[in-house]
Amino acid sequence: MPRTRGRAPTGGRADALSREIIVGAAVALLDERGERGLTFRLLAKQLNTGPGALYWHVANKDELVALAADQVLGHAFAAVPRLEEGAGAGLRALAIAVFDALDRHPWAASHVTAPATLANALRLLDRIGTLVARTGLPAERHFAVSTAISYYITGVSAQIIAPRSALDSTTSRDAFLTQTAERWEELDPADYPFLTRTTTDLRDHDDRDQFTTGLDLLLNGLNTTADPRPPA
Amino acid sequence: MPRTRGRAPTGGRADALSREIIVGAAVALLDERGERGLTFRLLAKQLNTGPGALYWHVANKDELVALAADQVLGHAFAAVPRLEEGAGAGLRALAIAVFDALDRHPWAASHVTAPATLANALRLLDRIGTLVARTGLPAERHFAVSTAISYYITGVSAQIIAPRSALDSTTSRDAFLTQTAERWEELDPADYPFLTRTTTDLRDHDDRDQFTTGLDLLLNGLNTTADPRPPA
DNA sequence: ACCTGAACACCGTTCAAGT
DNA sequence: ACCTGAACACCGTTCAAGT
Repeated sequence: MPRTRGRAPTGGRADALSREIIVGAAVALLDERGERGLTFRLLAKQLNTGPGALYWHVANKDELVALAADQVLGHAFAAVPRLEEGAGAGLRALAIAVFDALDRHPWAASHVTAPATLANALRLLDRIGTLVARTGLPAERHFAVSTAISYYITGVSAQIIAPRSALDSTTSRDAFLTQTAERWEELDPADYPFLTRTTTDLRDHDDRDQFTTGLDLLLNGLNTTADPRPPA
Repeated sequence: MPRTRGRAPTGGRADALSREIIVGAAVALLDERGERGLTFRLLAKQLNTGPGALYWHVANKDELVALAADQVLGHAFAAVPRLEEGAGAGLRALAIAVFDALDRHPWAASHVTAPATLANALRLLDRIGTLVARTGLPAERHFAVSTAISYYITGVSAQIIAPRSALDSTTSRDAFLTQTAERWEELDPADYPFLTRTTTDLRDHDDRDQFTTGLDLLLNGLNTTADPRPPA
């Protein structure tokens, strides 16, 4: 784990290289040009160095992208209050903060993975676990439930957000949905009874609402399990 | 959409090329050598042709991998009975069948995406929607709930399964979990109160149980919403 | 300890030319 | 209509050599 040394000389890139600097530049490049736009050559050029230099700080491209995604995940914590009234409300706020963070960096969504090994993924799971522990759930279920929630947050966010990073400005989201809706309309209602009558919902749906719908279902199920007799 | 013509000459690859043949060979190659082992050159060689030939049948590598993943998704339908007693049981069986199908082809998990455009993804969502429609849920919620379930199935499966395709036989799952557990143990309990006391759960957990835990939470929440007064 | 940049061993994709 | 295979324009990664 190398660290930045100090001082800033003059011209070009000032500081010495560091893992943080590299990851930061990678995030910027990914934001600008998408996953395929990130290249060791291009990244090196932007940092005024050669591609080989980067390999002293990161093992390979997979690690670099994973670190970049973890940095994006970290944005979520800034948006969420430290302590929340109830466990349910806290989990909901945390989940939505993660979704919003990934939504602003679509390339990152498919690269946050579990089980947690990177810094912010660790923080996230611990936060979830701590909130779950405040529920009435028996202790032996804490791990399974916490990871289930964590999987939902990152997995469903990836499903919802990742497709957006595929259609790079050539097609808009609206155009894509309209086109998909048309394909659904052309299906045989005998084979696809549900899809053929659901095309307007497809066209009009909001991604964030989709995320919270499933989230609330999940948290709802949590309450039921925690307290067998729901109030009134 | 070209189709296979007929007859089989002698020697080498017998039949004419077709999209189905190419996708089938791609699945085999992905199963054998993982995502990075799939190459147009290698695939072409196995089919006794040149790389350029493949481009007459598929647009590019992204499409090929998406088609391969969709074929794997199709395996799930073979494992699931046509009609299930209740909607809840049907959804559960369907979800687990998808998980198991993806579990046998880990590379595929991260490539099944929504909203559905490919054949088996369409079938899956329609099946889910049809089952959801049998619930007591108001019709205007069918789309949101169905896609939420669909997102859960594919998204959480991907989270759970995809990491496995990263550690290619060099490290076993057990070794990886043990190593991760050790990292958790070294964390400061003041910063990570949950993780530091949950390492044995991490080591002992079963992936499939993890999937069903969240699934049951979700379906549980569904029942609560569908019928405000749960029986007894 | 950290950086350089040429070189290696590949890729996906295109396209003129064939049948 | 479908296939061939050489060629183009890249990649990630390594590594001897520098400071």
